[in-house]
Amino acid sequence: MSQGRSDRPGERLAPKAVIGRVSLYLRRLESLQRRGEVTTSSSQLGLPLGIHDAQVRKDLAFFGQFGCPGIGYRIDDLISTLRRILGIDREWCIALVGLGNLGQALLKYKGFRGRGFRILALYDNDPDKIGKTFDDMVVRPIADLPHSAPGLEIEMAAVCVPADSAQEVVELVVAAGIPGILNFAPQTLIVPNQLSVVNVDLSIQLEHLAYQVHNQQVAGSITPQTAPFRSRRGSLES
Amino acid sequence: MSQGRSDRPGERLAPKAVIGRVSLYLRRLESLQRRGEVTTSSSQLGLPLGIHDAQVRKDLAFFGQFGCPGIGYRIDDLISTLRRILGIDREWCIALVGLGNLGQALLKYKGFRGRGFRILALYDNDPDKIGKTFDDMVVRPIADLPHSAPGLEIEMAAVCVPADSAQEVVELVVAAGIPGILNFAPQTLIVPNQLSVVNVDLSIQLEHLAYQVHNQQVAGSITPQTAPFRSRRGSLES
DNA sequence: TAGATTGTTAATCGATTAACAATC
DNA sequence: TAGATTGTTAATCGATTAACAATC
Repeated sequence: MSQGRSDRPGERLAPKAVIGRVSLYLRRLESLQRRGEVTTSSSQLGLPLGIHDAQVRKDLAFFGQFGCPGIGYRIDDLISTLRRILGIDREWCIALVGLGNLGQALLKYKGFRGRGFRILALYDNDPDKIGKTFDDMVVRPIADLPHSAPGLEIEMAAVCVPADSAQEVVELVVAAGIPGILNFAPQTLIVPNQLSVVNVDLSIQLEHLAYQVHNQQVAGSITPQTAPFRSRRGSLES
Repeated sequence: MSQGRSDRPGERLAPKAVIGRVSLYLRRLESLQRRGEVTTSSSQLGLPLGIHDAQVRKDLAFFGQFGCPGIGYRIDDLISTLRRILGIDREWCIALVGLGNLGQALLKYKGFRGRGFRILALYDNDPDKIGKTFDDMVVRPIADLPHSAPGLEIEMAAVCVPADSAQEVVELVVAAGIPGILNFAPQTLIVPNQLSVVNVDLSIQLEHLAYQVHNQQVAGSITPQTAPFRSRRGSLES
């Protein structure tokens, strides 16, 4: 199994929207696999996600041909192919920078580990936290990033510091040679182009929801038009 | 100041991408305001965000005319206009459903309150948590949502339960008459069309970052081509 | 006035959906 | 074979960028 840079060398990065959907396909495939299914089709894959079957095929076509006309897709094969495409067919070591409420929550959050993302180092600038142990890891000063991260083979930094120190953290992440940032700070980061950034901006998401509720319409969700909404009464009610 | 449903009655909802950028413009305007600026231009607004000036003007044009040719935009006026458009010119009451690690972190997170989002009720199904007090609020059973949420004028539910119970929570949120969900569960929700959903999916974001780093290219960030990257040494280093 | 900057139209670009021959 | 479903091309749709007359 190739561990090379890309599945299609020389070709350009897939659009953001395609990658987001590929993650959803993967999740759905895993759910079908748990149910014991062996093959699936583009419509079986997409419909419960609110995605047209043609869209599913187009998205997969970006990376190659994985299906069989008349049959569909072998679930096992497609799962391992998509994992390899996304780059999650291995472990990723993460440094957590900023141990405020959000940082501490991410540390406790179990969901990451199950998908191969492991937090291996902690950084903060609060003198009350430096040297203390969280989850069996000693908190280091943020300025120590360039010194300690390379030895731990850290490849991603989850930045959970306040907005006004986020840009300063970027400089240290760069100096540490870390190629990816998951930015939780509500701040647009300026980064050199060897660095990848994904922003997780809770305020923006909340404001988006406020806009939708304020204007009382649907967007970004599956509605009964696409997939029938059935009230399953009694399932949680006492 | 009108509190009506929409700024442009009868017209359709703005595209998701436009609303996301409007939130960014608002944040930038607030930063310019703190610096004491009085007016700004589409390029001053957009460039540090990596957004073309024409894009800024096009986005604003979706809602009306707010600028002055040759002059630009009055910062104070544009801030209050954008707040009204987004629907964040008032307080929003939120119910937090699910008090696991993520739920407890959101509860402690101070960032929301400053922007008018207040958590006013807590729900969980863990018998060890029901009846206990977090942050001066008593934890109620999730099935109690339809009974207690209406009296508290809850308009948003932040859903932080495990994926396999998320859909069940939706039914209770609907029964409670709550019009908006901020979904943190890694699960595509099926909702009736009077309900708005915004998904915050950390796994998908992490997988996206893995893909980018794995394929070592830039996307979704400002690079030195658009805005020069200057190393500001010494600012955090000891 | 000259320079700056808007709002808007037209041109470009990219993404989604429809359609269908090929194939199992 | 007949039915199902792919991969792909063409058609549609929407979003971004460029250009520029209008205006302060």
